[in-house]
Amino acid sequence: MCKQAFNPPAVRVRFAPSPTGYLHIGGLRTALYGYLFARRQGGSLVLRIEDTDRTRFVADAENDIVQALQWCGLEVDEGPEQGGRYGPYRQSERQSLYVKYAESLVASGHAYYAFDTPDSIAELRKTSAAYGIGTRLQMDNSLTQSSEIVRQRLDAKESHVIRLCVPEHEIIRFHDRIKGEVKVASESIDDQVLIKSDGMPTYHLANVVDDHHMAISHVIRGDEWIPSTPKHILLYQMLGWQPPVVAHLPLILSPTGGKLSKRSAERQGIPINVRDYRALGYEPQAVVNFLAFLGWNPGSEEEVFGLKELEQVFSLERVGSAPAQFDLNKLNWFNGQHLRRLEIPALADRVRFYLEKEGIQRPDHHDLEEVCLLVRDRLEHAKDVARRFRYCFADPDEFDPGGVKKRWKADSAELVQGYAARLESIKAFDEPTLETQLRDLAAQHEVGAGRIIHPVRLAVSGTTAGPSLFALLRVLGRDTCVRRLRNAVRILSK
RNA sequence: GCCGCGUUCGUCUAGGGGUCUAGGACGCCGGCCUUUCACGCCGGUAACACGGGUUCAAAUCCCGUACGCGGUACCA
Repeated sequence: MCKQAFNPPAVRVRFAPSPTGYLHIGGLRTALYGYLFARRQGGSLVLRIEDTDRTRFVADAENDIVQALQWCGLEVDEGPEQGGRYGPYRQSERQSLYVKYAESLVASGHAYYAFDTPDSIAELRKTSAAYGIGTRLQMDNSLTQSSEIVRQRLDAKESHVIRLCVPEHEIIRFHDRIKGEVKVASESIDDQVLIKSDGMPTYHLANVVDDHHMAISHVIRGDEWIPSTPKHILLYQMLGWQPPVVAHLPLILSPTGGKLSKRSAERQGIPINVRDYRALGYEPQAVVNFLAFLGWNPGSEEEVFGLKELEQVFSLERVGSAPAQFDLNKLNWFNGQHLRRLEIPALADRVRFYLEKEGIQRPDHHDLEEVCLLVRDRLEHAKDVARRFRYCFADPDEFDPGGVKKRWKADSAELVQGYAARLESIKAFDEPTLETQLRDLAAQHEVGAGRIIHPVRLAVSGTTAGPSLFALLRVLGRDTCVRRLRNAVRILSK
């Protein structure tokens, strides 16, 4: 009979950055976890721009955030760009909403007008206490002034703010999906400003009003918000709203343990903005994979996951509660892993970009995809191709001195010369032929094959390390090989 | 200072009272493969912060201490 299903409220997660700068790598992780959770639950991800601080507003920050999410493949369901039925999605465009609720809180006695000057507040803080339960009655506000006076001052447009009236003797508690039960005494909470004197809401009010109005079911954000969550809980109670589920992610620390600030990160060679990773040529999937594992794990021993795969296995239950240190080494490893997962044409695309950047002219007969196939297992970054394997596209302009010392022997010139001659005359320029010719030459001179292989590699690449020699020669092509061999003989035999 | 959160190899972590002489990954070191370098494979190095409880039994539960981090704005 009672077969009708109870429909749980839709999962709606928001990512709510403030456009005060480019998207930070830690911010991306917050977005990622929100995205993964939403996808896994069949819910949606909402992007909300929290631009209530006009003094710190950065014009192109919003665009940077959007670009960064896109680069990583994190699709936003609702936001300033795609719209949605809960818009607008910029807080600066929803201002009237906040003021309305702030005033209703004043009316219900949960908030009050305060006229204190910055100086008088500074004075208050000198004597230690905060503006709150213990001190509000000694300040200049609607609790200490008659309603008539307050009315007059308001009408006269006197500068003021609206403050939350924190109740006394209350233990505020909430359940955090990651941290568990958290409780705080109301005495330790300030009478937070809700509406600033410029009429804009503070984060606390705006966030609560918007999460409610946008039907947000889960608030997933950084650990640094835990201390303000009780303020939000209070607001939900006063407004008579159901608070969303909250989950606070542990912070990302710098490799030395401190906060991963711009300063500390850059000192340690860690890019701080998502756009930097992009510019440096990191694979978005690798960044995502690395970030996902900074504080979360699937519970199995697999570690290499693409975004789509992460969507299948992510859960908040497996997010740890301890902060994690950023490890560039591991990111690089993930990068190599994901680079190798790429289809060759996709890899070639990445590489092409760096070739251009390094000013390398690609000779026509060199098939870039062949080169990619050749060097792929030796890559950690796409740009390695343009650097370590530059010789795949341009004749080496120097020979590694250590390599020369070790591999270029008295008979090298003669052998390399001989091999060059053979390369000129063979009909098929394929690996088996290249190899038989070399071994045959070695036998003829009664030396080991290595006696020729090493000098040839050195001559052709300028270095002693690289892919399988015969495959390399094949990819380079006959003319290039012969030219380089002869050139090397000329230079190294002096 | 006050409030809060945290603490397993150098790093990311598994672990939810006995199966932990603590498992995996990165890094590092050795070996195999091999024409080199990688890849791959095999092996090694290395950790339960400390002190008290609770329990037959604690890395796992409780309480302290230490340390780290965060918050303490008309910033988010």
